[in-house]
Amino acid sequence: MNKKLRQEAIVRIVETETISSQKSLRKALIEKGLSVTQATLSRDLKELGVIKTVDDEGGYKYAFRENRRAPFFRSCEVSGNLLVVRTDAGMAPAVAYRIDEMGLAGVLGTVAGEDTLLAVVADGHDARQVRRELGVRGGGPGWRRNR
Amino acid sequence: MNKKLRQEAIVRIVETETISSQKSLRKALIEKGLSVTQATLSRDLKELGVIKTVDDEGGYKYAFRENRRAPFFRSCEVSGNLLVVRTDAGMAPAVAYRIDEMGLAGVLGTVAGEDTLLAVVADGHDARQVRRELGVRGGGPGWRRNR
DNA sequence: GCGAATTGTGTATAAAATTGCATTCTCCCT
DNA sequence: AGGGAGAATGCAATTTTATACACAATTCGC
Repeated sequence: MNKKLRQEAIVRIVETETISSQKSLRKALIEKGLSVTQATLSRDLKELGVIKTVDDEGGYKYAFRENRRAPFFRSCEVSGNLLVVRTDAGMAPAVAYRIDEMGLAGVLGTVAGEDTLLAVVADGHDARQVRRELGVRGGGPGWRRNR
Repeated sequence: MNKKLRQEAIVRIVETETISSQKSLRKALIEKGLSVTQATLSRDLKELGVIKTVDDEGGYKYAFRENRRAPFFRSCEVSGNLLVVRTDAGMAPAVAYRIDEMGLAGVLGTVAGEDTLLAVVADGHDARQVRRELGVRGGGPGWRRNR
């Protein structure tokens, strides 16, 4: 699906252009050949953490909410009974610590390298379920903490 | 004219309550005896730099655009030529990494423990100045970036 | 104090954003 | 392959936010 592609395009547009409505963002995307409805944009922007801010000239403009994404987290994939979590360089231990701290059922332990960590899921538990409990939404800059 | 009064009330409400629409903000104000229309709120919020953000639980919430606390960061104090930075458990190395990455003039290096890190400031530099450059504002639950 | 300019506000309405629902698409699992 | 769960999306309706316009209030020069 083009969600990933589309959201990447949104990121680029929001970072480089001054966009102040979902309608005009939609237009920009369509020019790039990405057809999408405004409703989907509303959802995308929420998911990406793009907010409408007020700029210096007193106009509205979309921008990324700063520091919103759990820092350092990049992606999380499942392989067998393992979760493979990628992070920003050097951040794997910190993220591993956080995961340990969450005390998720079924996580036997974590091993962190430099920018990757493995979380080992116990037999009888579902790694994908654990992944969901981590709040990971399809690789994207998602990672919401479970309250 | 009570614009000032009203905006102060708005600040207080936005800081302390979870408000996600101008309508409900209006209600809160009316309860405080401040009668105002939604249109005026739209203008006030723009003027105050209050924006609608997405919170951890995936809902919308008003917030000030400048106050973004860097996650994991707790406090930062100066002692002599040292900055003593406290972080959430396990996060000190990650925060240290970030500080290194910023390449602040005068920071010789950092040493991180578990939830505390030290940043060593070179002779001839002012640790308090460095602290300011980190964007820390008065010890409080601060650490905002200035822009 | 007096008029002019500026600022503040309400009303009505336009514009923009969000959401419920139905449908389609994607993976996994068996 | 077939089935099913969850994700993604469009459409339509609703809710929320912004603004054009008109008028009242305030400020500022004299």
